[in-house]
Amino acid sequence: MSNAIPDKPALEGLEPKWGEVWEAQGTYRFDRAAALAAGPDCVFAIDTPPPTASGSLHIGHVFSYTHMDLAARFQRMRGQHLFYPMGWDDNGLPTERRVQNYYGVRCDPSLPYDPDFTPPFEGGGTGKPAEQVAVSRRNFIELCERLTVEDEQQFEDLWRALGLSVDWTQTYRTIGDEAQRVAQRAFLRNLARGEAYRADAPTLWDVTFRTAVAQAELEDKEMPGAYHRVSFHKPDGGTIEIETTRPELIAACVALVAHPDDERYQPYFGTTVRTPLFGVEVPVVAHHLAQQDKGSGIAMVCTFGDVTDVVWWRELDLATRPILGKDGRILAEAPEGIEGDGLAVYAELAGKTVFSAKARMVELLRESGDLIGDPRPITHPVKFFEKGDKPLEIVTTRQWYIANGARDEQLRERLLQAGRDIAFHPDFMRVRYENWVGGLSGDWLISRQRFFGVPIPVWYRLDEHGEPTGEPIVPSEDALPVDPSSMPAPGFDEAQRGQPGGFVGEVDIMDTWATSSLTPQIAAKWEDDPELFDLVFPYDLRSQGQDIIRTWLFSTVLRAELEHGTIPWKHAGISGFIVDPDRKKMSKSKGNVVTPQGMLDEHGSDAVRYWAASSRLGTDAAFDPQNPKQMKIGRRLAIKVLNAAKFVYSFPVPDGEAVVTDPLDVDMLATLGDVVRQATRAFEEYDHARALEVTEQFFWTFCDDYLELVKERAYGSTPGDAGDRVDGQASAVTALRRAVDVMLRLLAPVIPFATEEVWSWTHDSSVHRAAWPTVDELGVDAAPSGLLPLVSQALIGIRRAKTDAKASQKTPVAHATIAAPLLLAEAAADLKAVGRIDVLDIQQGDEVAVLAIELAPTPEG
RNA sequence: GGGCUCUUAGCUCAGCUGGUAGAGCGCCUCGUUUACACCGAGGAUGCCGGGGGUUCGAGUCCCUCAGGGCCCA
Repeated sequence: MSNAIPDKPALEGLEPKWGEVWEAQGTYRFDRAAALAAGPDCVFAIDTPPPTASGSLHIGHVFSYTHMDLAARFQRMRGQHLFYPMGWDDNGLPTERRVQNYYGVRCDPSLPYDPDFTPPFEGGGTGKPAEQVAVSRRNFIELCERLTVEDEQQFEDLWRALGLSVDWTQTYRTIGDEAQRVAQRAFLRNLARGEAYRADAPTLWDVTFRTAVAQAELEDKEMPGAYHRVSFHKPDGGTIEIETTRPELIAACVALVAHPDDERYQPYFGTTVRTPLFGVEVPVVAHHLAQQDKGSGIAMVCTFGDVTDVVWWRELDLATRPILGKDGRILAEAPEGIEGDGLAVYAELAGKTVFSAKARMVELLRESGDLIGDPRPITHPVKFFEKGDKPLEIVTTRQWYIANGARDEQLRERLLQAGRDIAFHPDFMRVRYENWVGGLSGDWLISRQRFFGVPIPVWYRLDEHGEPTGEPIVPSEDALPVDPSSMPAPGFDEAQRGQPGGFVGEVDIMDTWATSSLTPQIAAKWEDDPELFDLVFPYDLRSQGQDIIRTWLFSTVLRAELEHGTIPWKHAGISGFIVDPDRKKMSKSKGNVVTPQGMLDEHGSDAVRYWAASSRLGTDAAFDPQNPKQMKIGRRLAIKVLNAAKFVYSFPVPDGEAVVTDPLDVDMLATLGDVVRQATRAFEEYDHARALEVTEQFFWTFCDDYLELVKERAYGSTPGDAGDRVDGQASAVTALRRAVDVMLRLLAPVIPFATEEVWSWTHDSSVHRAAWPTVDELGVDAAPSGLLPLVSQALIGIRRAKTDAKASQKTPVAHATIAAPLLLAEAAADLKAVGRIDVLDIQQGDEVAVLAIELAPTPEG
């Protein structure tokens, strides 16, 4: 049954009220049977960003997820079957770090499982490593599971409050068994096709988290440093002076390099010099990446100080002389080449951190006279793990990689073609994808030396000496998911773990992106439910923020291309980000963070959604928490919708067939027809902001002018001055109700709560499953005649005359003369009624102008 | 250093394929009109970042410079 129209409609309470109804009625549920019957073309599938469960949702999430929901709601109303799941990215380092701090624990895989373990804190941890209790891997993972489940519930609550129309029966977790199965299956297939491989290579390494990290996770930070001018010794006794910011790595030096065109150093190419203090003989070589104008123009190459060192080392085939360990300290053993007195110097450094090794080296170089002058302070970009707080080091380790086109021209071209096959909204965002693909410098490193993640599903055979040998052992796909560190390799017994002739399990896990790059496959239950998969894949829309084009968007395209040879989705909607009033990216450190929940509580969900909807895709939105203008406007719109609709529904409903006959009513509907056309096209083009703008603009004209003009007639209180006034009341009310019905649906994607409330006053079903409005249903087969704007202008003229006279708008007018196109006469009666004009003369004229107006004498009072 | 993007009213932003500058907020004035005071009516406000070019005509197209932002080096 329809809801009663309240006396005082209000926005308060609509979110929980309708949230419960939608849930109870399954309004947003994916109707699989109907979708199957209708076929894939009638399915609209959305690949949703799984937010990091351990992070916090911020205003930018609300912004982008609302954009996604606008498209979803539009498509649903157009009759598409929505496959709109939601996932949580709960695996990975961010969760581990949060768990460490929250519970005050740290993982030590060598410890046994303690079934009765109670963490020292519940949300009160200090985050200081010294106060953390070491726990077994299994205990640690249990805590991760516990906390993410709690976090995810809060996320879901927020999304429901925001009114996202996702199907909550279709949720997934990137640490869940289904996701693990998909991730491991995809990996095994990559491995079988040779796209996944294991290699020893210089690897970017975070010494805090003790894990390898990938190119996509890098972040440059400007850091203070200092150039140290240091002498290298030529065989003839002379010196070559280099400048370096990392003198502590001199022991790792394997060459000096200068630009091939640099005349200063050309004579030395092919010769050797000896390193200071250590006396190691290293070649002087030429390479175009050496910068002539930087420092002294000649640099030392170490294994490895930065990524350029890696390039030189590889391309110039230099020696390997590593001195840094995975803990970020100088290795105990001196590398090959350091002998005699050099060993004593090295012993002074061994075990030191990079920081203290540098200090000691400077002292030693100063004593030996190899340091020229004082170090010269500079700031320079240093590579960091985006979640780390110490500079990355480069160490050589054995890691797993997935091919990404960096070393394969053909694959790269296929990925670029995939980018061209996807419709980016806005289009220019494709460039960021292309830049990223073009700039890849190595294959995708997916192994992480961490705990809470999807295990890499392989084991290694041990030879009779207990050394790993041969190809990795892989499980069969139907055994997935597997955990090689707790399950025996196929064909082996657990007792053979670590024994000669037995096996060992891979202990590394996959980077979280190696799983979340498969969200389309996970949500569609790839291989586990082929019918569903074929129905929804490839998806229609990927919606996300611009900041994760290089990670999530790229990696998803890559996995789909490798596994399916197709694009994962047809459209990519890219949201901008939120900037504060100073046009700076919003950040927590500014202290002006507004929690999304607080925002929803304060302004209401419709208002917040309006704010998001009024920004186009790809455009950054300014947000000032002190002055949230757009939200106030959105709130006003939602309230106005409630009130205007209530008003319209208060007019007596005419008996008999509803026919719109009055020219003004016809013109209003014809104008609305244009609005429907424009809004529909805008939504089709993922331009929700434009759809909202044209709809909203019409709505205010409807309220301020049309509704004012016809309300007397709609009450049935205008006697009328012509024969056609007999149906005037019926015409007005019919047109009013028809217009409201259409406008509610146009606005439903943006303000789902207010529109649903109003819709319920006259309908039994949800507006969100109603058909998107069409021009045909307006029943007006005409282009706008221009009557409505004409009357609006005339009305403004009358109002202005009254304002100028400082009179109330209610003041009667004895006589008014208006120049206007004669079309205006068609609405003369309405104009007279709203202006309280006794006698109205309309004279032919091109422009609307009030020629004369005579207010009736105001009664004393 | 390379790429992308933005620069229009005090503020936030529209201006689609070139044809006389728009909205909302804010501001000023007025109005207790039975939909709405979380209201209504009216009004003022622009070298459309600078310079050059194409064109009968340029916020709109081209070049260039400056500044902001983002991404990549």
